[in-house]
Amino acid sequence: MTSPDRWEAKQLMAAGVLENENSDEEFEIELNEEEPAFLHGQTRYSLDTSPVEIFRNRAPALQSALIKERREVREQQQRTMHLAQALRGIGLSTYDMPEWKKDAYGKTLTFGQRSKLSIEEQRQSLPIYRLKKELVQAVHDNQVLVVIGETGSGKTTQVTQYLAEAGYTTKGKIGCTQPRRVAAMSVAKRVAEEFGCRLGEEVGYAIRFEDCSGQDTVIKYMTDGMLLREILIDESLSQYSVIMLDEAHERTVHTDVLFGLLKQLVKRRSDLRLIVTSATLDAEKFSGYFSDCNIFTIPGRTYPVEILYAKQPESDYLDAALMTVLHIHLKKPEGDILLFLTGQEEIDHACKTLFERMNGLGNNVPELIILPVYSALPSEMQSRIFDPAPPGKRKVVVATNIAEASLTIDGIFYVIDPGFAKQNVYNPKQGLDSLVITPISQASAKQRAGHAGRTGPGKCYRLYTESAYHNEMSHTSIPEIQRINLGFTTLTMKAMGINDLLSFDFMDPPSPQALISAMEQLYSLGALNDEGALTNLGKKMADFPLDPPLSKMLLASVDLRCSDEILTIIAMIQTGNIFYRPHEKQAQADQKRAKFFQTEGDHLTLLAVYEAWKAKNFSGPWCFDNFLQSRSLRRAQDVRKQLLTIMDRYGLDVVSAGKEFSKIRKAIVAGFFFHAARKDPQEGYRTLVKNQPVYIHPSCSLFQRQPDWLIYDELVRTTKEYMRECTAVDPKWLVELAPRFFKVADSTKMSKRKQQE
DNA sequence: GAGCACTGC
Repeated sequence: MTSPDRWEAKQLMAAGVLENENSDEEFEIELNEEEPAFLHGQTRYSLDTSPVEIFRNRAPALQSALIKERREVREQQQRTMHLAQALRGIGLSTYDMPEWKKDAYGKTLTFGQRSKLSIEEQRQSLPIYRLKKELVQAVHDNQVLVVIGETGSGKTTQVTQYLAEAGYTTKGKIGCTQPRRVAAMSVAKRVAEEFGCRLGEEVGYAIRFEDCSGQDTVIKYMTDGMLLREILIDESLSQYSVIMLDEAHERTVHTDVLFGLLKQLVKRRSDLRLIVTSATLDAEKFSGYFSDCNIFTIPGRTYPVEILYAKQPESDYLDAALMTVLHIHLKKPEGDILLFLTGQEEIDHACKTLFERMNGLGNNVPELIILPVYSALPSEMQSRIFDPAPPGKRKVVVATNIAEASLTIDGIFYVIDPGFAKQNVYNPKQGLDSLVITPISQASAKQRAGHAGRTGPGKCYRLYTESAYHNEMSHTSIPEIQRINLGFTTLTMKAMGINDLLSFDFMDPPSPQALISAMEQLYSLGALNDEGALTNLGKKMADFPLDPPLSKMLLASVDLRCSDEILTIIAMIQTGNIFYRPHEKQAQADQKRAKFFQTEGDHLTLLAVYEAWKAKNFSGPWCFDNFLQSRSLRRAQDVRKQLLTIMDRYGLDVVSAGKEFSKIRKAIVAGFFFHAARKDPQEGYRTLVKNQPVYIHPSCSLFQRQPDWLIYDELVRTTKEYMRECTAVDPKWLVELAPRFFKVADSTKMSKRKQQE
């Protein structure tokens, strides 16, 4: 017979709570130093040329100037904030918007005139139309063709249709990739209209969560990542007669991997045609990579843009940018303005200052419509970027580089480019993400300037010197494949049967160190065997669109019988930004967030949030009241659904752990054991793998509790090295669930840690 | 006691 007390204690034991509180001081763990056979002789951790270092070496003067400027911006911001708070009194109600924002988004702008030309007339007016015959001939004569299609040439919508007319669809589909979902969708919509069919019939698209194509589809637009998934299923892409890699100059990881795969594929399939579109700057390089293939140039429809440089370096680029806006607005002929800044904080501050300065000028000056644009804004607001200003008025769009890659924005005559941009760089040696402000590349600067020449001749104000442009800015941006964690890419490529990644023919190969650390991770997760080939587990993992630690966690949860909860946790982790924390109501937001906190940590906290949302029938207003981003939660719902479908397809059980939270925490350990950290007796934590000093992020639910052992999701460098998304664990689980990685320290020898003490 | 961009499967 079990007494109620003992039963409860047993439950708590099972949940790991008791064990954890009594965490054994003597418990020692060490790394299993045995390395897999396939890595013997490889240089481990010998290189350290992360992009951050490259950038630092390149422009030390620029870097220090930047830090100074950032500080000044921040100080200035704090000053204006105090003033604003004093003026505002008690504060805004929940539904209020600041004045300057209301000014931009509260009103309706009139829409620009739609074209009066018929669809056919519009098609014929495109620059590419005159070259139709030559283009079709070039594709006929060249198996691989690099196409330089300048802005406004019509390449994205027309090339596919010309090839369809020329009969390529009788042999298979014409596939065209885009780096962005929205682009794939909107281009397909336009082409269906021109083609005279309903979307999803002859012309369709496929993006994650949405397949709008069918049996009849012959022209298919899709995201580049989607085509990669298709290759995983059918490595010879037998359904396609033509593949067009559009916007290839953006160099997403997906496009870069497709480059290598398709370069091999065209050798095996002589009937397949490959078109790679490129910006003028990269054309030679692209052609060289594809065995010196021919280059076909489609002229754009652009007007000259006059470039004006700063005479001396600006000490405060933000203020210089605002002065330029006002100067243009008051002194220059009509035409809208586009200003590039690095982030939300900066943009909000700039818009507010502009609004205040315009107000200060009184009613005698013409009206200026100020539109902030960044990704955190709802998409309806973002799309306002395309609305032309009403006649006689001028608008200024203040945006991040979100606008750089966007399609045509009509009416822009002036571009202000201080230029810098934020980029995420990953350091594989430390497994660390950092967000660095870097100068943009010359290629980006050109693209930015290009916006000024779409409707008529324009001007681009570069707030850096001409010599800085030539000497301090790199030619092109560092391709994504050299900046990110390659876990997912490596797993996908292994699943495609590419065993030797180190000698794979990448256009710009990632560092061997980045590839090796990705493969080591896969090995320790059990996804690769001693020879470096994919195991059965690894094959299953590759079926999920998840980073390897997450797919491992999901598969482990099936055995641990807690997959229902883990599905939700993964979906929530993937979406990020669940908690909404506006600048002016931080305390209130923190209070609401703390209500969801679970003692075990953030993963279970996220689960609790989702469960609570579900209990409220996925209500939107409820999110608003609880300072949760309903957009992120809805996305988590989508991700969860997709993962569930895949689980279903493979007959994997979806089981709930009920109250046995330790099962859930064990599954987390099974995926993230190399992200284990132990409390440092002095301060903060140390990672088990590198003994690196790290700290719990203040937004974590464990920030107050500081358990002895924990697992984190990601390491982010801001002011310190912070662990985000933490969960307390029992150290014994590490050895139990990651035997390839950890072992209990040999008690006859003194551990390294003890020796240090 | 932080915050800081953008995609994609």
